[in-house]
Amino acid sequence: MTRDNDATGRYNFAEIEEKWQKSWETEGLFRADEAGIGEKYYVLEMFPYPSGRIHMGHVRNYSIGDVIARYKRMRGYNVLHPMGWDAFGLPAENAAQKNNSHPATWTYANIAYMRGQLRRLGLSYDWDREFATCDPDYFRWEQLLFIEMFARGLVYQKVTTVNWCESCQTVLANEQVIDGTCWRCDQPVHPKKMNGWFLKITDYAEELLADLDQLSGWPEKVVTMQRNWIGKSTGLNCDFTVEELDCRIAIFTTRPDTVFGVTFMSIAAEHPLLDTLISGTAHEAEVRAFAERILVEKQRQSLAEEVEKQGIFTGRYCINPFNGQRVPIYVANFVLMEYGTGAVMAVPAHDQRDFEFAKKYQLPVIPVVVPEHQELSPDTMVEAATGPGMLINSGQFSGMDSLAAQQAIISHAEAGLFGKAHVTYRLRDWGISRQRYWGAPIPMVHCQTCGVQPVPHGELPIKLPEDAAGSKTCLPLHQRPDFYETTCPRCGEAARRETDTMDTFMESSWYFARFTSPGHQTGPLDKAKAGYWLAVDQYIGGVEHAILHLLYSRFFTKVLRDLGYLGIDEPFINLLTQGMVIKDGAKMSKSKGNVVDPHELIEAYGADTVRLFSLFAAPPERDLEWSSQGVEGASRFLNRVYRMIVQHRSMLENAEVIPDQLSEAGRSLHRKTHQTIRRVTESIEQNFHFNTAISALMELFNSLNASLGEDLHQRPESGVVRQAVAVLLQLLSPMVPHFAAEMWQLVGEENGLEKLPWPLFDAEAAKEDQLTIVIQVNGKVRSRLQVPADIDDNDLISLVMKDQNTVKFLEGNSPKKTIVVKKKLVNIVF
RNA sequence: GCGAGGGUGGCGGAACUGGUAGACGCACCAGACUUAGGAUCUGGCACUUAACCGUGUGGGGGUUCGAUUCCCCCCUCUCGCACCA
Repeated sequence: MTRDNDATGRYNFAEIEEKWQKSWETEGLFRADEAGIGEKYYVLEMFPYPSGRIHMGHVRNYSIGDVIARYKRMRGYNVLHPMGWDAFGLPAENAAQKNNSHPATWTYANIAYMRGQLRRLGLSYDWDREFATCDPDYFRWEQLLFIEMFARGLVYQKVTTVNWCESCQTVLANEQVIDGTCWRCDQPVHPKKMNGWFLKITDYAEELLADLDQLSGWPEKVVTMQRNWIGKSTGLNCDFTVEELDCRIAIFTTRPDTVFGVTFMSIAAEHPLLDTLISGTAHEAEVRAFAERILVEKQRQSLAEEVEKQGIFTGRYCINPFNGQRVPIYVANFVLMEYGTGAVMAVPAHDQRDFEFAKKYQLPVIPVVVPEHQELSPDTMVEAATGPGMLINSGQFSGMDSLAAQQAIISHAEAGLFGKAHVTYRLRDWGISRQRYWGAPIPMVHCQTCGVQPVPHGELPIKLPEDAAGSKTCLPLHQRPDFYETTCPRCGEAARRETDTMDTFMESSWYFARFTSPGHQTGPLDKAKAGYWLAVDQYIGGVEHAILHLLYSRFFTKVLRDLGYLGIDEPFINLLTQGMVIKDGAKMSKSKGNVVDPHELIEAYGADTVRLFSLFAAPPERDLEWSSQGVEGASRFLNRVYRMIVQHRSMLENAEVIPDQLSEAGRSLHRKTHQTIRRVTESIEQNFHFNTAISALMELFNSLNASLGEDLHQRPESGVVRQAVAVLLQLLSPMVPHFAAEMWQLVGEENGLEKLPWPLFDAEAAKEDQLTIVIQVNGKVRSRLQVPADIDDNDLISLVMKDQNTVKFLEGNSPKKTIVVKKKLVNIVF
C-alpha cells in the first residue's frame, strides 16, 4: 500500500469479515451454557421461513437482535441467542411440484443457503442449537404435546363452517383470514363445512386477557390488538319464549338495563331455530328465500364495507320475559351467528343498528334509559341514545341508574330462572387441521370400534411418507393409503390414521422453548434448562405477528406450564416490533418489484456497512426508508475511521499514559469520550435507539479527527487520543463487529474485543467546566454567554446584565423579573 | 365508525422531567488536492435578509417569563378492528 492509498484507502471488508467470522466460530465464542457466568439473558428474533434468500426485513431484524446480544454479553450477561427455521409450509410443496422433487429437498437446500447468508452477516448465534421445525426430532415432541393436550381435554374435533382457501386447498384459522382473504396468497376465502381438529384456546381466554396487564415490556399497540381480538363482553344471557311453539330463543346482551325497550327480536339467517319458526307457515317460502339470499350476499361481501340493514318478518312473536311484551321476530342481515347466540333482542332506542332497522321497517322505538339533562321522544330521535342514564318505563327498575340497573336486572333474571349473567369472548377456538402434505401429521387414529385414539408415545414421531415416486410425493395424506392404513392402538383392528397435518403456527408456538434444550431426547423440554433460560428477555420481530404468532405462543406457554414443563406464565418479557423496510413509499415486495437484495449489498459494501445502515437510518420500531445513498454514507463513515487509524497507527500503538494535567484540547476530547459512553449506553438501555447511539459515535469521531488536526496526538496527550479511539471501537463493536475487531487489532490490542467489558463512564471526566448560557429577554433568545460551570447565580446575573445584547434589547427598561435556569439560561423580563 | 401511533429543513431523523429547535447522516453549494474524479479533505447549508431584525416543529386557540414538549378544538397520514348485540 502506498502512502497515497492510505490517505484515500478503503478497508478490505471481504477479507476481514471472513477472517473474524472464522475466528469467532473456531473459538466458539457465542455458544451459550447454563453454567455461564452472569445473569442469564435470552434474546431472540422471530425465526425465518426458509423461502430461499434472506431479504432486507431479515437483515434489519437480525441486526437489531445481534447488537442487543453482543451488547448484553459485553455487559456481563450470560446470553442465549439462537437461530432456527420455521420450515413447514405451502411454498415448499409448490416448489416441489414444480421441480418434481420433495418439499424436504427444497426446504433443506434453502436452509443451507440462508444459513450461509446469515453467517455472512456476522450474527452472533449459538449455531449448535439450530433446528428446523420439519426435523422429525422437533415435531415428534409437538405430536407428543398434542397428545398430552388431548388427554387434558384441550383438543377436540368438530364439524364447522371453516375458512377454506381454494388456491391453497386448505383450511385457515380465523386469525389467518385478513379482510376476507388468505393471509398467505391473498385469494378470497370461502366458508365450507368440514370436520377438523381444534385447540381450546378459549379455555384460556380469561387468562390471556388478564395477563396482558403483565406485559409492560410490550408495545401498547400490540397489547391493545390482542385485547380487542379476545374481545371480552359481560352481560346477560336470557330466553324469550316463542308464542304458539314449544321453543325459546336465547339472546345475549351487554345492556340488560334496556330490556324494557325491546320492540322486536332479530335472528341470524343461519339460526338453527329458523326452520322451526317458519315451517308450515304462510311466510315460509318468502323468509327462506330471503335467508338464502342474505347468506350468499354475506359470502360475497366478506370484505369490509357498510351494508344496508335488511330484514324480514318471520310471522312469529316471542315474549319478553321481563314485561310479558309480545314482540315480532325478524331475520336480519346484520346479526352474526358466530357471536353471542345468533339472536339479538332489539332495542332501537338505545342501539344504533336496531334504530336504523326499526326506522326502515316502521317498528316502535321505546326509550327506557334517559341520559342526564335530556329528554327522549321516539318521534324526534335521529339516532340511538347509547350512553348511560336513568331508567324509565321499566317497571320496578324505573328510576334506577343504568349501571346499577344492569346488576339488578341480571339478579332478577337469575332469581326468575330465565336468565343468567354471562361472559362472552370474540376469540374462537383454534382450528389447526390443514389438508396439506408438508406439515406435522396429527398423531391420531380413527378406529371403527374404539373411536379416536391417540398414537402411543413409543410410535412417535409419525413421519410423513417419503418416497421418490416423483410428483406423488406431495399428495395430501388422505390420498396416501401407505400412510393412512394402520391398526388401532387399542384393539389392533384395521384403522385409519388421521390425514390432516397441523397448522404451521403450532411449530412456531413453542420453538423459543425448544431452543433452551434443542437436543433433549426424552421429552419436548429439559425442564431445568428451560427453567433457567425462559422467559425470553427480549423478543424482536415484525408487528404483523401481533395477533397470530404472539397470541398462540402465549397460549402454548400457559399450556406447557399446565402440563408441567414450564414455570412461567408469559413467554416474552420484552417485545420489540420493528418497522418495515420501505422503498418508494411501499413495503419491499416481489409483487411491487421494489426489492433490494441484501446479498448484493453485502457483496458490494460488506456486512458491517449493511448492518450500520439498517441501524442508523431509523429507530427500530419505525419504518425504515431504503436509501442507497444512506448505505454509501455508512460505508464512508467506516472508511474514515479506518483511514484515521491507519494514518496514526504507530502513535496509537505507542501511546502514553493519560497525564493528570490536560490541555484545554486534551480535556475536551477526554470529556467527549466519556460523554459518548454515557450517550451510547443510554440510547441502548432506554429504547434500543441505535440511530442516536451511532450519531453520538460519529460525533466522537469528528471530535477525534479535529483533535488530530490540532496535533493533539503529540506526546504526552497521545493517551487521550488512544483512549478515545479505543472507546469508539468498543462502542461500535456490537454494531459493526468485524470492523471493530480488526481495527482493535490494528491499534495493537492483544485481547479479543468481544471478551472485553463495556467501557465505564466516568462522570467526573464527562463534566463540563465551561457552560454556554442562553440569555433571553422577554423569552426570546438574544445572546449567549460562556461561563465557568460553577458560577453562582448572582455573578451570572451581573455578567448577563453587562452583556451588550442584553443592554440593547432591554431598551433602557429595568427588569421586572429574572429567571435563572441552572446551567441552561437566564431570562430577563421587563 | 371505533382503537392505536404519527405529522419537525430538499430527504432520513435529533431535542433529558417545559428552557439554545434542526444533533448525526444524506443531498446540495463553494473551495483544496488533482490529467481527471461519482475518490478524499476543508468550509457552508431552516426560511427571509447585505446584515441586524423577523418568521418557523400540520392548522387554530389556551396555560406559562418561556411550548416540538402541557391543555382544548380541527385537519391529515399510517396501522389494526370493523354491524361483536
